[in-house]
Amino acid sequence: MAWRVGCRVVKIGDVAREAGVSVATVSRTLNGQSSVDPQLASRVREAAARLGYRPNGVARNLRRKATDLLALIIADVANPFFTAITRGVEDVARSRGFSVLLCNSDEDPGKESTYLRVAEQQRVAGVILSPHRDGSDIGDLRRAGVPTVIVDRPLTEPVDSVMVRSREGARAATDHLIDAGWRRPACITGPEDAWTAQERLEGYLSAVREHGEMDELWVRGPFRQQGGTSGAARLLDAPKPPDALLVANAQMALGVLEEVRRRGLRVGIDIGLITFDEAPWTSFVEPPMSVVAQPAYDIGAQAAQLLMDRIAGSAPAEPRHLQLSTMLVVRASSRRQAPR
Amino acid sequence: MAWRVGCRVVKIGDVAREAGVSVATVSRTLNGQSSVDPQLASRVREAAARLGYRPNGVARNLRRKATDLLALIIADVANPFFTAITRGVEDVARSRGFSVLLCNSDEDPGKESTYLRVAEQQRVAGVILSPHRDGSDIGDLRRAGVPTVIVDRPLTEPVDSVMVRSREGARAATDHLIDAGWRRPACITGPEDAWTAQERLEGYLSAVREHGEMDELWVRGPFRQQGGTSGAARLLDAPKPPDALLVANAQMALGVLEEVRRRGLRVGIDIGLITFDEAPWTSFVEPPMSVVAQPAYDIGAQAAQLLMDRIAGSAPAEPRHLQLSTMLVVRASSRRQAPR
DNA sequence: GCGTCTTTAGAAATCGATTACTTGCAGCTG
DNA sequence: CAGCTGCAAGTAATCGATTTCTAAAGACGC
Repeated sequence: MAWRVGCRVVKIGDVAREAGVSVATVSRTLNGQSSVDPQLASRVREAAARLGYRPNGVARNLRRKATDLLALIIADVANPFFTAITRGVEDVARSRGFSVLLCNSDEDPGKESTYLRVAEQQRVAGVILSPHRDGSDIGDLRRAGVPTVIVDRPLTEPVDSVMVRSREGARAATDHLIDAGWRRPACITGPEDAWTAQERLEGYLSAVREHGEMDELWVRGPFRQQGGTSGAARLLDAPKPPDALLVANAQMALGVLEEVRRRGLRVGIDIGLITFDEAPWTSFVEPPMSVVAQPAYDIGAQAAQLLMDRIAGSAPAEPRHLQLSTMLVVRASSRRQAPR
Repeated sequence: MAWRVGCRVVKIGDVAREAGVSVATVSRTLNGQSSVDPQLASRVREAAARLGYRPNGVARNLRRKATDLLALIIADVANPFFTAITRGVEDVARSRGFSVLLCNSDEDPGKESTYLRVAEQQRVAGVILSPHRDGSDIGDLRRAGVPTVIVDRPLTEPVDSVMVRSREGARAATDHLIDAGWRRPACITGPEDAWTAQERLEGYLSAVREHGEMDELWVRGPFRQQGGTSGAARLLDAPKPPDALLVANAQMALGVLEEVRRRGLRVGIDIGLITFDEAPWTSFVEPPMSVVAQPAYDIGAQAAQLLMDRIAGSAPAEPRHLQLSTMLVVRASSRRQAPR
């Protein structure tokens, strides 16, 4: 398939010949493992530099049976939540000398399993995965002994994980909407097979039920802008529409905003809004959007930390599960102003 | 470093023994190259399935001297412009059977060169790079014969590229500001070593100069939100501040918005705004933000296409350079309304 | 029925590094 | 001074697949 024409790549043998030593000495010099005569070493280094030698990482990986690469497989690269996770992973990994290969599964089980296979076959040192849903097949990775950490959504497999207390976040957000004076809060959540969607819905439901005498109003949609638009449309078209919305994801929230504006509803007056995820734009829309902020950077950093421990073999045998909390950030969109 | 304990991985020899054939037959069966007796083949496939055999990709890559992996090295994973490029690359690559490894250089030359080295050492089939600046050292890749395409920013090296006519876009945006009745347009652009920053500035300058009798008002800052905030602050603190701003990047635009609001300026009345990049939020801020939209998805798709040709060896020897155009999307932020 | 050609499967070389093992030399000790 | 120890450098095995080469068997024509 990929064919490369007559490019003479320099191999370790060429360096050895140039320096007048054996390949073992070259390898030892460049990896600095055991001691090499300083004079020989500098001759080797010079020869390597002169020829522009770059070791073949594939061969090295094969022999060493290890790499310094991590795979981070995320559900949606366009979602700021996941890019923030990425930052956290990168910072920790880099400080330990690992490089991060990011794979975008795009909420597509096919892509996800492709990347899982790639990660396994390339023998990466470890994998951090935001599983599509419980069906995500991490079994092969586990059988192959690849250290793995999952984030954002759980799996039944016993594996290290970093989650967020989504349910409590949704609960708090709904309580806040009710406290602010909204009478008919509704929830726009993600697809049925997404755990976070379920958790956020349940948080909403528990608040509504506890409060009593309130209708349970909710719809599902994809975790995309369009999911927000159509979800909001369905809710607002109902005979008795909601007067406030809890949205499960920032991308959906943009869609909700679109639909709400299209209908000429005034946010904070005619309808209250609060969404999951502190996207960069949330404080810039009019009125500023209240959010349930997730500690995305920390999720990534903690997951990378767990993975490092696992790779180093310094982790306990049984899986560890971290749970981080959300933070309610109240802005104008969820405060109820009297209509003028 | 990465150490893996007693996990018995199944190797091709195990499958061969289980099926009672040679390793060559197993390899031929699973790769479907030459013809194998159907009965033997099914025995092999059964054995492989029974043992849960997963070929070692590292060994395969070493022998084949080729992989089906592409590296996409982008400057900022949090920038929607680059994530849109990513989508374009992924779609094309995937349709040709390649997987994309995304690397986030974070505008950091150190990270960038780390990832370039990783890409070279892992012998990826090709690289798509948004170079940090002209200093980006792509020489090693070229020497190693790794097909490469650069996007967004040019290099002096002769290599395939996909660029955007930023200058014309900035020019058109500035003309539009002037036509809309703004008298003192200014430009907030990126750092000096970023080519796109330079191009956008020059587009702005050419419009202002052609119009005559206008001051050249501009500042630089990092391509981040904070760069927009401080840039806007400096411009607006001047004795004769601008009445309209062309911003070189959507992340900066959020910062500008922050600063403009902090000062109580009304967008579209006291100050006109237009920014590069059609970020998802641009039509949701109040008033909706005019933008110079870049065809980010197409940049990625075209770059991947060039790379595929290069990998297949079906590209001409001399580098090809594509230039895509921007599109001016006028919304309320740049239309001048009379103050009430 | 025999020689040639084609097809298929196995044996062994190969990819390019790392590293276990071997060798040779210098320095010490009994 | 023989023998032992320690150390650096070289030789060759190794990682796990693919692929070339080789051999055997079956097909076919005369």
